[in-house]
Amino acid sequence: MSHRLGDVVTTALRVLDDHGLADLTMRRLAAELDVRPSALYHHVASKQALLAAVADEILARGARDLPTGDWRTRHHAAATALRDALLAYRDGAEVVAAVQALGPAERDPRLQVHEALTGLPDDVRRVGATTTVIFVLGHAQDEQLATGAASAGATDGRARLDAASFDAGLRLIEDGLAARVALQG
Amino acid sequence: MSHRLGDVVTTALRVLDDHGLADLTMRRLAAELDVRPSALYHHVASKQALLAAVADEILARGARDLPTGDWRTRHHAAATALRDALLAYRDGAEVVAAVQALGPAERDPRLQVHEALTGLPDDVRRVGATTTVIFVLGHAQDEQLATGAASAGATDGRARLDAASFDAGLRLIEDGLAARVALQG
DNA sequence: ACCTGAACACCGTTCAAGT
DNA sequence: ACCTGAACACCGTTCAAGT
Repeated sequence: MSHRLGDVVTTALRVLDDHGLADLTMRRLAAELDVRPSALYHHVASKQALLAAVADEILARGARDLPTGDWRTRHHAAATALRDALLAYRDGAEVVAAVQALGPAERDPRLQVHEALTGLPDDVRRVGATTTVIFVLGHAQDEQLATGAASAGATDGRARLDAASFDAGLRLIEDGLAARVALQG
Repeated sequence: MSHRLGDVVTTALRVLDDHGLADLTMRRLAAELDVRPSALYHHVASKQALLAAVADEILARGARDLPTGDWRTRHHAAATALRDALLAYRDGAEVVAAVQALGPAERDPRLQVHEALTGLPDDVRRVGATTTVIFVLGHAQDEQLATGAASAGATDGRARLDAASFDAGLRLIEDGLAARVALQG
């Protein structure tokens, strides 16, 4: 049975969600598709390119329209949608962060946050978008790696990161943005 | 010639700084120490434990005393010191972030930021420390991976992260903290 | 205490050859 | 167009045995 790129990415996403990033190897993926590892290179140029496609798929499936309202409402919605998208798949935040840091990044999460901040001065929008995306990716990564480590047995005494601490950090950034607006605008 | 744990960590840090995290393998490190790979396991329980020791060493070498002054001055100094420590070694941010996310984390960077925020209400201190450390680690990682990718040839059009964007993000967080203080205290 | 030798169970990737 | 077979150059880790 012959496959398309879509099958490869879909199967990769399933392996990721079921077994984690460490187990998402080209050989494992090939076995899952009932194919020899070398066959994968007919669909994808490298493992890095595969991960980029997987990250893109995670973001695409989690994409939400921005609500109407003031910038604060829209910013909160954009950031929360991004977090939800990352948490929807095991190790999703790590995959997206890794791809984002390197590659051409087909789908840039910063764009939607930047979009949410329309109305604010341009430089404030830029810092806001950058800072928010770094926060969302970092927080989601910590959440996912902590649950991974917890299921592996290590209950260390560090403060648990959860939806509440995410919201608190987000509000902190929004307060900072509001202060900038008050100063400049 | 026989080695101690200190030699192993020091050599690992040198390999990291000279060749990057991808080239810091147990076999490479063993070769550098003129020893067979299996010998490393006499000094270190696993590669993960080695990386934890390396991360610790990076943070220890970059440790700075906090200045006196108001919380804003101290917060800025703590965050900047952490950034400098991470940027002092190639892939330093990635190593520290990886270790921080998993292991017991001997040296927790959050503590010094938390310390810098003395005087603020406890819950504000907690959110501030968490958000700041996520930001510093994420920003430094993006900076280092971007320079790595740039030296590898890819000049993509994304906004460059540098000391200025770091400062801007930091001030945003500090403005948010100030707003909280004004509200609560 | 510190190390070697040898192995185990893996990786990503390439490439000629098949259909 | 899509895949196999076979190889290349690697990984981290274990463990009996040596000094």
